[in-house]
Amino acid sequence: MSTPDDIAPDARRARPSAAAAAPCGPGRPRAFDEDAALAAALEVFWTRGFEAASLEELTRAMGLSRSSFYAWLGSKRGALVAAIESYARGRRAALEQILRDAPDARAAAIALAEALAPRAAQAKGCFMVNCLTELAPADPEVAAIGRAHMRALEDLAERTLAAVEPARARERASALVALSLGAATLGKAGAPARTLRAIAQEARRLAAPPAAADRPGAEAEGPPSPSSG
Amino acid sequence: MSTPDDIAPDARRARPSAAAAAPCGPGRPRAFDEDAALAAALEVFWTRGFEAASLEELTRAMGLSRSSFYAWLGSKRGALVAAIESYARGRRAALEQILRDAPDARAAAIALAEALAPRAAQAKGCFMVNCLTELAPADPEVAAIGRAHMRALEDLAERTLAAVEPARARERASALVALSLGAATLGKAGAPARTLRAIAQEARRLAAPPAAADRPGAEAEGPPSPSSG
DNA sequence: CTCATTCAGGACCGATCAGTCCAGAACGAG
DNA sequence: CTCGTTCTGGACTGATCGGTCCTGAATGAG
Repeated sequence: MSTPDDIAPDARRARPSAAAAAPCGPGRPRAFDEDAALAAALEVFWTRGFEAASLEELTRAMGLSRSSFYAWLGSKRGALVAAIESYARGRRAALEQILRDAPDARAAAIALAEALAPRAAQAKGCFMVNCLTELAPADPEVAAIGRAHMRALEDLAERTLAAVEPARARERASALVALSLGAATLGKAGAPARTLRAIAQEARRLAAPPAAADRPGAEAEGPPSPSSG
Repeated sequence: MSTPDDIAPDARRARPSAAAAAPCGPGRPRAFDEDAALAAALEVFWTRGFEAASLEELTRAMGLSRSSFYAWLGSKRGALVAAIESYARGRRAALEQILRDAPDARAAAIALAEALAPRAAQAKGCFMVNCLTELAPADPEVAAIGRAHMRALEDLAERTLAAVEPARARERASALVALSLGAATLGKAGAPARTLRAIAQEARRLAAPPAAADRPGAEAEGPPSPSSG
């Protein structure tokens, strides 16, 4: 929003995966699968980082020539933004699917915690974390996309967690997201499995606090303050 | 360890801050303050990242010529490693000081949580998170340093937390560290203050669980109108 | 058919980068 | 004093990078 027009050299088809991209009049049609190419770009950016990913690597992985690459995405950074958005969409869809599949609210909360916390602890880390760490301070648009994604995750988590235990649902949701981001960083550093397991356990506990018998006095009593709006 | 000799062209004074570095016989002595130069390098790496930090920037900030830089540190990567180690040392020393200054165990736990969680939420992020995200997958030595640092933090936190509430002390310590790393990433993305406050609150709760009498239920965190307070 | 579009592949450009090297000056130990 | 060391500053190298441009072939719409 703050810098709407300093880029976008060719905005006519800036939304690659919105539809099958049929602006077309005559002419040879697109010969490559845009979603697959984007997924390949995502993979390269994910494993190598933005700066370290060269055009050579990108175009080779995506299976298209430099010409097609620039005609489609405009710049390396344009490719990254498209990859980020594709990633964020897919990730949120997967989480929502997990929640839909859960038999009840408590199972949903636990499934969410398990989908967030340990999944991020792979060697590649969390793609969004990588992008934010590398680029957010210098690229407001990337920062804004990341912020919106995190916000959406928090909202999703808040709704899910509140259905089980309303107390401090927003705070617990924020903490759950932060926990998963931290686990991603630790996983990237090669932290021992024990640490990652411990984090996953606390995440589960945060998402669905054990019944009052197990945890005396934490949230069962006291004035029920529905402060969260 | 895996690549012991492909760098380190001049290992004689590879430990800059170990002592005042007096290997010397005759000759002109070091004219710059090594710790100050290292701190300047740290600042550059922190704000710009490793790849984006150029030799020009580094040597200018450190106040020494290219020749001195290479004679001292061997390479850009050598400077980063030295900066990381300096950072890790300083950070742990600061945390231990905070713990020493706390009047009792509970205050220590709370101080630890507050020193970890929100401190990391600056625009620069946490230096260790930045380094791990950018370099750990491709640089085993950096990954190892980061792993050792995280391990030390977890140990410190475990001891501190166990003194207040022994239950699941290790797990809570790991989660506290992960929470602070996640907060750093969120802070770098420009997450709203409310989110960061929520994370800090949950970190405090994790570090020193509210006693049933001490903290009845969900305590209201933020005053609704901060301007009046 | 023609025409508009996309394809591949590669040459090319200007910039930037880490790292090397040199020349000459400053400085302290012996 | 001399000698060994470190200092500055800049020139230089070899490579890589993102991005542009061109040629020539492929392909579908009208």
